Parts: sequence; C-alpha cells; structure tokens
Amino acid sequence: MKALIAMSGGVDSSVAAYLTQQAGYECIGCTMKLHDDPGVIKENSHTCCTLDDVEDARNVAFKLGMQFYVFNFKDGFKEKIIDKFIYAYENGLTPNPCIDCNRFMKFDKLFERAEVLGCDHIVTGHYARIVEKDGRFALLKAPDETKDQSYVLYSLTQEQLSHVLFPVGDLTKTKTRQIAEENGFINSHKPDSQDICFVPTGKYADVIKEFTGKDYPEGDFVYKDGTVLGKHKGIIWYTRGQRKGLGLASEEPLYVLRVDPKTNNVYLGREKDLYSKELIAGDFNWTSGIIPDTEISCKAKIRYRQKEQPCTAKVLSNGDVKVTFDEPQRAITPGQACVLYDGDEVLGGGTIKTEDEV
RNA sequence: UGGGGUGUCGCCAAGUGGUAAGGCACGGGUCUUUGACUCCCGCACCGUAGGUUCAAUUCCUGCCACCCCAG
Repeated sequence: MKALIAMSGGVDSSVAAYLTQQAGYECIGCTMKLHDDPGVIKENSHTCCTLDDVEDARNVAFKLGMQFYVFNFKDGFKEKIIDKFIYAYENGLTPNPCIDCNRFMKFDKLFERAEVLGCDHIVTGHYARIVEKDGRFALLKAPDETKDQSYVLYSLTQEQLSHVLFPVGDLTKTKTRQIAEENGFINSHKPDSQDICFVPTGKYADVIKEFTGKDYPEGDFVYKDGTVLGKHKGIIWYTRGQRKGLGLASEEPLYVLRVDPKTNNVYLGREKDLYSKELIAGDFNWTSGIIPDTEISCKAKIRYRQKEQPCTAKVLSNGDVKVTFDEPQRAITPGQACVLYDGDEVLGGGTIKTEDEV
C-alpha cells in the first residue's frame, strides 16, 4: 500500500504522516503550493502554505525518511478557489474557501498526482473519521468535538472516501501534539492555523481589491423599513449577521440582514430579524452515498463552529435540498455550507442559496 | 428684532452642590483551518468667560451656538 500525504507544514498532517508510516504504508510526503506568499505576512501569522510552512513539512518528511514533493497548484487554486471566492462576495454571498480547497485541491487535483505516483491513498491531517458501514464509507465526526472538521469535508464522494485516510481523526489535539513532540517534530508547538490562507492579514476585502483591481462602489445602508441610514463602503465588506464595522449609532445594535448586489444596498435590521427556519442548499453532495427519497429527520450545521441543529431535509426535483429547522436559526447565510448529520455521520452538504436563487 | 428653550464622550442619553450611569459606534483581546456572531477589556472632567461656595457639571451673570414661537 502506497500513500501520498498532504503535508501543510502543521502538526496535524505531520503526525498523520508519521502514523501512516507506522501503519505500514509506503509514504510520500507532499505540500501543495497554492499561492505566492503574501507580500506582508503578519507576525505569528496563523496560516498555511507559506515558504516557511513548506520547509517545516519538508523537515518532518526528511526526519521520517520520506520522499517529499512540492506541487505547484497555484494556477488551479486561483481559478477554483480565489476566483470563486471573489465572485461570491461580488454577488452578495459569503463563501467558505476552505471547503472549496478541500474539494478542488486536496481531494481532486492531489488525487490525480497520487495516481501518477502510484499511490492508492491520500492522507490528510483532518479531524474526522471514515468507517466502512453496510458496504459504503461513512464520514464521521471526530471524537474531539472541539476540533471536528467533518463540516468542511462534506464534498467527498464515496469513491474519494474509499481512498482517503485521516490518521489523526481519532485523536485529541493534545494527543497529536504529544506525538509530534515525542518524535521531535520541528512544528510540535506551532500554533493552529486560522484565517483564510491567502488572506493572512485578515482583511479579505483588501485582497479582493488587490486581485481584481476593482473599486467596489459605496452604497446605501437601508433599514428594514426602507429608511436610508447611511453609506456603506462596498458590498464585499458585508455578510449577513454582521454587526461590527457598520459605524452606525443606534439605540440597539444593527446587523446586516441582506446584501443586494443588484441595488448595491446593504439591508439592516435587529438581532431578532436574523432568525429563520428554512433554507435551500444547492450543489449538494450526498457524502453518505445515499440520496433519500423521502423527507428525513436529521441535524444540520449552517456554519463551521456551530452545534448541529435538529431539522428535516427533503430532496427537491432539481437535486437541491430543502432544510427546515425545528427552531429558527440565526443568520442563515447564502454562500455558506449547510451540512447534514445523522448522529456522528455526515449525510451530505451543499451551498446555501439566496432567496432570489430559490 | 422681540419672547421662550437647549447646549454632558463620534451618536443617543442619565445625573447630583462634593467631585460624570447606560446604550450605540469605535479600538484592543478572546474564539476560529471560512465569513460572521458571542464574550472580555478600554473609551468624557459635562459650550465658553467670570461669580457665589470649603467644594459646581449641577446655583448666578455675560458671551457663543443651535432650536421653537412672534412679526
């Protein structure tokens, strides 16, 4: 058995590499070069894929005596992730680039390379589990709830799941770091990554402007009753549920209700106006491999760090999925992913559509 | 011009003769392999010049600004 390990330079994938090797696989380490290092990297930047990160990965691979490759996926990343990210914001949506990166880079382009290298498995440092169950592969949450990443993996197909390993998926983060330490990995104490990898400054809107060279025009902040409350600095700066950065004083906090690319208006309202019970998810993938033919009762997450919420889900004639929550949810946001769960298992997921698209 | 009113942090807004609540906004931090949210911390010497008083933002006077009414 031969495995290709996607090593980001972080602790998790390093330990994943080690564990895969221990399990008896012939291992090849690799790092995907997804973008040029941003011009300005802030101190203690918590992102991945910088030159330093590649060197950390190489260092660990060397320590483990593995071959190590760096794949240049910059073009594909620009096309499949960054451009899509920009398109979303320009259209009033709020994208989740990490999900796309998993889908189009780690479990697509990397698979092609694995085949070329004669590897039958792809290994990553994600916190999630894959188990065979009734003749199919079930994607399960990680036991370490605080680190569970199953949400960002819903796009995996049965075919992909059959060739993927998540060696640290059973571990707690503490245990992972312990293993890294025991093996003297250079990155055993490296901070967890956060922020969008190609937006190390945390200001994604500035990055969008840099990529497109466009200026996004100011527009009106419109209160739910139609009153114009002020000027916003361009729709790409806002997302549903957002409070900070509006700069408007009011008796109670104001939140973004909706971003309308057609009128260039940003609609505002109160906290209570953010709650709703229904959504339509498109571009849906049934991770479980089973497309339910009737309405099912399950749970769903509409953002990464959220507990699953009880709901019912129904497949529509066009393949989209209608999700109805038992209780109203705060700020169901178009562009974000809605992932369905049955207990620990990821049933599937899709992208939340806007009311206009529905 | 005559009569009345108001003047407290960027916005709204309490308040007392004894040394400035709160909300919003804003800044920082936390959280986080997305964007948000949450939570925490920070954030004024009370229009101005005098006077009364042991002590004034709070009392008095002038001035300035704004608002309303009247012509």
